[in-house]
Amino acid sequence: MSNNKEDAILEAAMELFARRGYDGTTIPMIAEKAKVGAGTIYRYFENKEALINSLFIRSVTKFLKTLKNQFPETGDIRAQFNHIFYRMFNFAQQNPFDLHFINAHTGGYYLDQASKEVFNEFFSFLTTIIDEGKEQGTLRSLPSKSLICLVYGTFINLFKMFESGDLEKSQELLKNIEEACWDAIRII
Amino acid sequence: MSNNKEDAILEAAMELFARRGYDGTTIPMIAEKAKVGAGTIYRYFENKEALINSLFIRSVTKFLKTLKNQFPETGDIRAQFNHIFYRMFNFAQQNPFDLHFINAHTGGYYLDQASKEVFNEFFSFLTTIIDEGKEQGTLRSLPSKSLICLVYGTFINLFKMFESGDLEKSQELLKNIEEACWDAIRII
Amino acid sequence: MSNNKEDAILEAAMELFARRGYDGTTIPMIAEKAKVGAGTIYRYFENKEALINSLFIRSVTKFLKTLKNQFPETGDIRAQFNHIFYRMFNFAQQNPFDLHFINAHTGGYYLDQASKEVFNEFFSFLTTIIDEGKEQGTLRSLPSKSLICLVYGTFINLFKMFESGDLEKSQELLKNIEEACWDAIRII
Amino acid sequence: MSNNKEDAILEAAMELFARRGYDGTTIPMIAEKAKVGAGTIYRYFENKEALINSLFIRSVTKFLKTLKNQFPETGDIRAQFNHIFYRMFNFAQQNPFDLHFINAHTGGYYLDQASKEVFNEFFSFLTTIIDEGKEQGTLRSLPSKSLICLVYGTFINLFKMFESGDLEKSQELLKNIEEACWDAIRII
DNA sequence: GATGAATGAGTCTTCATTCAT
DNA sequence: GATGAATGAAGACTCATTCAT
Repeated sequence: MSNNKEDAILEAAMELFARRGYDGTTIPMIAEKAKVGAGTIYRYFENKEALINSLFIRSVTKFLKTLKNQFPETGDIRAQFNHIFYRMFNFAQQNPFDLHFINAHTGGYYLDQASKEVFNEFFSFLTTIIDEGKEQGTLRSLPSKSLICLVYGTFINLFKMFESGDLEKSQELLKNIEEACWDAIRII
Repeated sequence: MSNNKEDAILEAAMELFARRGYDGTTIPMIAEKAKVGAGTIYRYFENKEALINSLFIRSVTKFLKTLKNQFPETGDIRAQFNHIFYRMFNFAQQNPFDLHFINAHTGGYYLDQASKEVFNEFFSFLTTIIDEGKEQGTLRSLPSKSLICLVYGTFINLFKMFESGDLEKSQELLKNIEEACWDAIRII
Repeated sequence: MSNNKEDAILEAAMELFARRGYDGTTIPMIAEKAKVGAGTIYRYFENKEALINSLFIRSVTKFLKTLKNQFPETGDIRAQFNHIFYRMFNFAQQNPFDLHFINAHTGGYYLDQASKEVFNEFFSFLTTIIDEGKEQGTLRSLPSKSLICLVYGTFINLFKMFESGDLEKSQELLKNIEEACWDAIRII
Repeated sequence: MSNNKEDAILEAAMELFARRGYDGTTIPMIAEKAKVGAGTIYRYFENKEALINSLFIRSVTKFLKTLKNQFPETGDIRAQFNHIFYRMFNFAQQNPFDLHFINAHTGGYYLDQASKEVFNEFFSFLTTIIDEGKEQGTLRSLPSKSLICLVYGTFINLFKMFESGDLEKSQELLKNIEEACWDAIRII
């Protein structure tokens, strides 16, 4: 179905961009890692910028899909928060490069409109949930974006620490952090 | 007094590195922004790497100094948290590039030992406070680093939103977020 | 067959290095003369130093090969000297840049171990012949290296004059110089 | 009498040019070695090229003066040759950098007309002596320049070997080489 | 006169991109 | 489609030269 070479390129590029950043990653590096000729990359992507944008959209989309999968539409905001929280960490665990990648490149000067829109879509999904929780009177009456920061900001920071080895991940810890985040956003 | 050209270089480099990253920022870019010949940069800094390390240390040191200034040594953890929280935002407001810069480059492969040590010093300062709060039985019994994430991660994310204009800063909002963060780390 | 671009680069570099020295020759100069992009040079040679070493080894090897070709192994030192002498001038005539090049760069700080070894090999060849001649009692009992100077030093100086046009080469002159050199090294 | 700074510059430049060549020697290098500001060099010499030409002329002139000093005008060509030969080696011994310098830069693309003329003057001095010797019937009837090569070429090559340590200088050796050179140019 | 800070042209080298095979 | 040789623009950095002090 999907193209072999293209996938090899995307996979190689993902890891390299995540690790070395946009300007620190060269086309020859990607070509070598993907075991393709440098010229081949240009068959699949117009240029380096198109490649990273393609990856960014792919990753954010995958992330969003993971969060949406089996999302409890019941209206129970506590259960929804729990779902989102664990899905985020599961995604991070199973797709460390994607998460790294999203995190490192969000806001990058090379991202095009499409990438920004996809990221906004991801953000909207979170906002919608939060908004509902506020209407229900469960969550604090603060701008939804600020409540997202309390969760997403914490998550990103925590993930970095897990990755760098500064902090050890455990089921117990996740459970406690989940509660702490919940306490940060709910009305106490 | 302080050197004119050197300051111009540092200021220009700070902004560019913050915005475009290490590899995305070129010496000619810095020179142009600083209104200085490209060669002049090398009179003040051995090379590009020395320049960014110099900036990193300067910024983290300034940040740490701000947090420590008038820090309430009373042992009242609630007051200490409050102090740190507002100092962080004041610093961010008054030195937006420094904060951006610290955040974007922490962990960068081009940072030398001295830079890493200064950052650790900054981190230790936070850890010490947290540790004390845990001993007092006020803060949750979680790894200090994870508690830092709850505050620092939130802060960074929030600051980004203020900067990008996605969220409007207000005294009221800060007060509420401060409480939310406090609820996230204290034992309820 | 042999590579077109690589040969063009080698040829251009040879002439420029011979004329302007290592530091006085720039990569763009070589590229322009070779009618090649500057970057192309780096496909064939790791860097400028590798390029000049490659040339040095090539030239010395070619020179040595010329001297050894049809060398009279008869033990007749007079014939051997005659052979060497004319071979040197023939080589110089047919490969003026190589000779210039060898002469200008022998002892250069940029020469690597391999280059030095090849030059020593060349020198050893001459020394061996001289040593034999001394054992036979034909040549003066002086250090072989000093006898080499009498011939090689003269040769280099003479060649320079031929090249600069200060002196006109003729078969008659060569014959006489050959005799003069022979008189300089043989026991009279 | 002569200027202090200027002398320091000349001395420093001499050694550096001799050792590292024209393009391998930088103005800052010279300034540092001479313990002067880089700008000061431009008070005494119009530019780098003027500096090396000034040095070249100085060295060749000194060399020529040494050869002419106490030159036996008797017409005894043997004595004259002996004089020249030993003066050359004495000069080399006492002014190793000058000799190195002359040798390394003769023919350099940066030499101006004046330098070339001074070198020619030096050469003419030798030619005149040789010419006389030929007229007397003592020296071989070969172009004077070729006879000079037999002596000067040998000398330069020998001096290089002495300097590099490949060959040990001794009074005995000099005496023998002098005779060998004489045998090379005289009619036997 | 002397200095050295400042400069920008020029160095080596890399790399995104093209294109003939 | 796939390749990788070729290119030249651009990057980090150096250095001859100038000029304000």
